[in-house]
Amino acid sequence: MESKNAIEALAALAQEGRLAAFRLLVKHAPDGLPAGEIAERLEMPPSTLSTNLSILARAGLVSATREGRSIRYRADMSGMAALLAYLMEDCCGASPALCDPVISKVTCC
Amino acid sequence: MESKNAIEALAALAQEGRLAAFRLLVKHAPDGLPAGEIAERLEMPPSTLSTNLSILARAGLVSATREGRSIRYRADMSGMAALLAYLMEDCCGASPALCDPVISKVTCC
DNA sequence: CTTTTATTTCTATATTTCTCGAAATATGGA
DNA sequence: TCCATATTTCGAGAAATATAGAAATAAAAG
Repeated sequence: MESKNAIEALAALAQEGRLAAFRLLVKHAPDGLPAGEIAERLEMPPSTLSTNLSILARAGLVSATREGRSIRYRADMSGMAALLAYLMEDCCGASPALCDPVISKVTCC
Repeated sequence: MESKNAIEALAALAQEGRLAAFRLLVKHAPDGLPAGEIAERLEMPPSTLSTNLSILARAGLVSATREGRSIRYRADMSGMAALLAYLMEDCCGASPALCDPVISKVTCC
C-alpha cells in the first residue's frame, strides 16, 4: 500500500456516517447488507449513504454486488488489513516476526 | 473508545504529513524522536509539524515529553490498539475469542 | 541578563469536504 | 410498455481543515 491509498482509507473512515456504516458491515461480515437496510439502520438519507458508501468502496474498505434491485455491501477485511499493515510497517524497526502475525489475523473471519 | 475519539484519530492520520510523522514514530518506537529531527527528516516547516504533532497528540496517537530544549515525541501504540479495537468491534458478530488476541498484540513492541 | 536554539501559538488565506434534494439510472413485475 | 422500488449522480452552499510566516514562549549557555 502507498501513502495515497492509506490516506484515502483513513479519510474514508474519519467521518461519523461512514465509520458507522463500515462498523455495521464489519459486524455483519462476511455477508454484508443491502444499501437500503444500512440507510434505514443508520437513519441516513439514501443519497448521503450512497455517496459515503462509494467513498468507502473507492478506498478499498467495502465491496458492492448487485442483487436484483438492491446492492449488497460488504466490509473488505483484506483492505482493512492492508491499512493496518501500512500503519505498522517496520514497527519498532523490528523484525517482521513480531508484527506480521497480528496483521494477517485481521482477516480472521 | 467512542465514535468521537475514533474519528479524531482517523482524521489525524488521514493527512500526508501527519501520517508520515506517525509512521516515522512507529518505526522508532518505543524511543521516539525530537520534534526537530522529525521536521528535518520529513522536510516540513517547524510550525506545520508542530500543528500536526499536536493534532496526533490530542488524538491519543503520540505522546510528548520535554528533554531540555527539545521535545521528544513517541508513537502511542496503545492508542493505536484502541483504534483498531473500535474498528473491529463485534467483528463478524463473532465471539471475541477470534479478534481480541489480534488487537492486544498491536502493542507488540 | 542577553543570546541562541527548539518549539509552539496565532492568524489569515486557500483548499477540501459534507450534506441532501432533485433528477437520473437500473431492475423487476403487472 | 408502464409503474414501483432501489440506488446513484449532480449541484451548490455551508462547514471544516491545511498551510506556513511572524511573533511568542521555553530552556540552556555564556
